[in-house]
Amino acid sequence: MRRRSISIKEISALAGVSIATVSRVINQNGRFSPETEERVRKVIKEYGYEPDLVARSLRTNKMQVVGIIVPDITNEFFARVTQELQHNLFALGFSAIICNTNEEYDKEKRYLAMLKSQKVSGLIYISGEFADGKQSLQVPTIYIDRKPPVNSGIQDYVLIESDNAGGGYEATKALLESGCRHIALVTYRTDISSHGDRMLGYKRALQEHGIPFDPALTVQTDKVDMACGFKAADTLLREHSEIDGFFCTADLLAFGVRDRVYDTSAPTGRRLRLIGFDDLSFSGTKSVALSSVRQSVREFGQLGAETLVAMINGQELQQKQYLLPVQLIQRATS
Amino acid sequence: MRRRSISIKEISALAGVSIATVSRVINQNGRFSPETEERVRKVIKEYGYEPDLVARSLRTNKMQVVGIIVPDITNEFFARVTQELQHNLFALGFSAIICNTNEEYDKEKRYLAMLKSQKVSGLIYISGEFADGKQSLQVPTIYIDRKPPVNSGIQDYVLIESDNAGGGYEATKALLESGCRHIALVTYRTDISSHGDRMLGYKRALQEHGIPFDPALTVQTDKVDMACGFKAADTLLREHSEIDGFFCTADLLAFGVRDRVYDTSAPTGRRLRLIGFDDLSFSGTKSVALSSVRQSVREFGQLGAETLVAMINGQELQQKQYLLPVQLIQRATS
DNA sequence: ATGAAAGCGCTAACAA
DNA sequence: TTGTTAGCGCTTTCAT
Repeated sequence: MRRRSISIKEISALAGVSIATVSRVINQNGRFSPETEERVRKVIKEYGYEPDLVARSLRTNKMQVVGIIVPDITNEFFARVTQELQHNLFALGFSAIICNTNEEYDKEKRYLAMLKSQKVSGLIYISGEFADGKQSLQVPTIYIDRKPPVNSGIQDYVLIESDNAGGGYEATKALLESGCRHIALVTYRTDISSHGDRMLGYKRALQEHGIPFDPALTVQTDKVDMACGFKAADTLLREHSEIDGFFCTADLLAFGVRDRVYDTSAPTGRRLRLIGFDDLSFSGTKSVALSSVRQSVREFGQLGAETLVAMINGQELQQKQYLLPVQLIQRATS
Repeated sequence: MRRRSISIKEISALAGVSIATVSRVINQNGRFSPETEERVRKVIKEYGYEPDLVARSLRTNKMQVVGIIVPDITNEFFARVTQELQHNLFALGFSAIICNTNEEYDKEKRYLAMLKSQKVSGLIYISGEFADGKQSLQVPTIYIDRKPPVNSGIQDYVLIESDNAGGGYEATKALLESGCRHIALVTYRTDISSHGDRMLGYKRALQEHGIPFDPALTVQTDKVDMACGFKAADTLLREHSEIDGFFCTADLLAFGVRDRVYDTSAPTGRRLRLIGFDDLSFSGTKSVALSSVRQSVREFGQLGAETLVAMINGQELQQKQYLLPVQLIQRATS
């Protein structure tokens, strides 16, 4: 039989004190003499005692666990954000249950129910699509990458996002300055704020350069993957021979576009410029060399973890919304 | 104040039965009359009662949670395996705590301690590097993708892996049959069984075609990323002009190699063939078109989840080791 | 078929 | 400064 691990009760007996005292030493609250503390610590160390987080949680009604809702962990951008978050949360004493919703409402609901009965202390939505306010757990929650949907009725939320509009603006401006006059936009659903804001930046850059926004040059995809980017580019190039550049609101879309452009540009010699968003690791390779807008993934992770834990600990937040700077990385495609 | 969610006690009062009876109905054990069951179920549904998993776990000494140890979640292959595992575990009533070790021993140890005090019911190692037998929790454990290290002393383990040797063999054979005679091997550490076995397949194919294995044509990288692949190819091409093909034990390495080859082949016109392993989504794009060995990610996830849960439930395993078939996908690079 | 009650390991009043 | 004690919500004997 597996030996049960040692409990606070046994420790207290071994140290010749009450369990309350041991608890106080462990949690550093209440009063106790230095001698008592030392004695208790010694026994704890000697027997390798580790507090039972589950039992503690039953009392406090909270686990040292947070839930992370992410739409697609196989998207490198989300994987990196998740990784950073988890790393920082762990350092702060929390573990993370990562929930991959695959953008399905039903799955998100079921995950939320699970997280609730799991008694998580907090919740992080990375680019959540639904974030239904009524369904959501009554725990500290932060949003990363995109604003909660307006119809959710969520107010006064904590949000960490990139300067998406700024990124879209910089990318488009760079294309314009390198001579493009007919820039197509390939974007994921623009009701998703991160993508919508990037489009706003695109429009603003056009306007500043005296170029009217042509809705016919915009394609909205219903997924963020290469196949959708490819299809969008195919449609656009087929119908609009004047296109001389692309701004894509995600690198994954840009890869698809690049794939399609690669086909045409060789035979016709047409030069098409292209800029994406996210700066995935593939974008940096010589054979892809995709220009892209880089986001501060590190900051997302650090700020996100620290903010959430502060909220869990009941601290006042000095700031509820963050707009992190982005950086345009120019490569061969622009 | 946040309203505490309803407990089994309140349900029992509402249904006019004892809490024991409610517990029996919920867990479908013990005896109870159909009428009682119906009454209890009705109240449960009406009040939206959800059992408190934490409290249950305090009694049973096990959470409905499993830990997944993964070296690098930003590697698409691992992300996909993790995603599939989580999906299937969830369907079986378990949630997963995903622990990204970044191949660091210390981090793995700390994660294991955390998982232990979290009272996880099981553990999945995806390509674990250390998996220290003494450190490990005394819970059902399975290994995916690679065998536990020999020095860990772990015996009689449950393992789900691809037919790595077969894959290496098929890839190399394809290169040979398309005319290559001097095939370089770029591999991650060969003491990692998945990579070591792929090398074995490579050697066997060479041997069958009467080509002696030349150690000088092999480079072992210390990470699985594009930069390492690039560097390896650079060294090899610089020193061995006879090379006419590459087999890489990971697509990420192959992308790096491709990047380097792309440089040379254009000016010199040298035709270099290339095959990777994993079939990442980028490999399928037109502009990369990397030939690769595809693994059954789906099977990993399904088999892994089912097997682990069976072990947790104390069932006898009909099979402890699985060798899943792989499939060579030929594209432009071969 | 059902209920009463013990207790999982811990925290937090309340006493002393 | 330290101890006693009452639960947190649940499962599980042991009675009835």
